[in-house]
Amino acid sequence: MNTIEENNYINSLTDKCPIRYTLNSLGGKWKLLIIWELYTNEVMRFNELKRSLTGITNTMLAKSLEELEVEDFIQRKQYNTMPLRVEYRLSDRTETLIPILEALVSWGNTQLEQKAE
Amino acid sequence: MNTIEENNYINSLTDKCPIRYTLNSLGGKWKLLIIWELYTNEVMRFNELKRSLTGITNTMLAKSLEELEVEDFIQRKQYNTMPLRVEYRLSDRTETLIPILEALVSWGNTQLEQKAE
DNA sequence: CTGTATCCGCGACGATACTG
DNA sequence: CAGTATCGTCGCGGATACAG
Repeated sequence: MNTIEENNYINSLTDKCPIRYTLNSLGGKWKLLIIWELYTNEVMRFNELKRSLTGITNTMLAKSLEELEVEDFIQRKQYNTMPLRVEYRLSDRTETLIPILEALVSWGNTQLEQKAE
Repeated sequence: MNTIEENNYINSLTDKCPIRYTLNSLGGKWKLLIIWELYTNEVMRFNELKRSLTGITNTMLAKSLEELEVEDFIQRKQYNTMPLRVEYRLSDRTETLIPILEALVSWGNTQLEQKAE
């Protein structure tokens, strides 16, 4: 381990392995939750998201939104009214992800029910 | 934020929200990869997994396997031969997860292809 | 061969104050 | 309202040596 060549190889796996790729772009504590919120609510503003995502901070919400926008999972629309108004919604690209997320939510709910027994 | 009541509430979301629950039990860098390896190879030994999961360390593999076993995602079978032999395989519980993982892998591959163009 | 024990860096994540 | 700026912390993940 630890030579430059080996590290490069490990990093390059993100561009080869679909699971590593997905974990890399959608992993972390908040991104899937944000996408799910935007899926169920269609269009949301910054503070609206913040209220929905219990426990998230300004910093993490802004950072997550920015990364999701750069990777084209969501779209940001800014209206220069006063006060400022910014709307977030899912990009087209994300639609292909929704069935998987729905399956995941369904699976998670089943697990939670069985745990409750 | 930061009162005990609020923190308890946030933690309790893991027992309510299917996404938080899933992230909590299967999040992190290695668990999905381990499950995928065991799915494609059926039965694997410790060092076999280590060789397959490029970049993983003893510590992380052991820790991930232990947590996955505690939550009954995988099963561990030990043969007290000399040298020691331990086999890992998926638990029945994990079968319901496989279609989702397959969808995820397929989705990730599509994204990687489009990126390559 | 299959792990533990130990130690540790670093980056994810968070709290708070402040700005256009 | 929609964020930045700043600073702090905490634990995930890693490196290495060693054990049964």
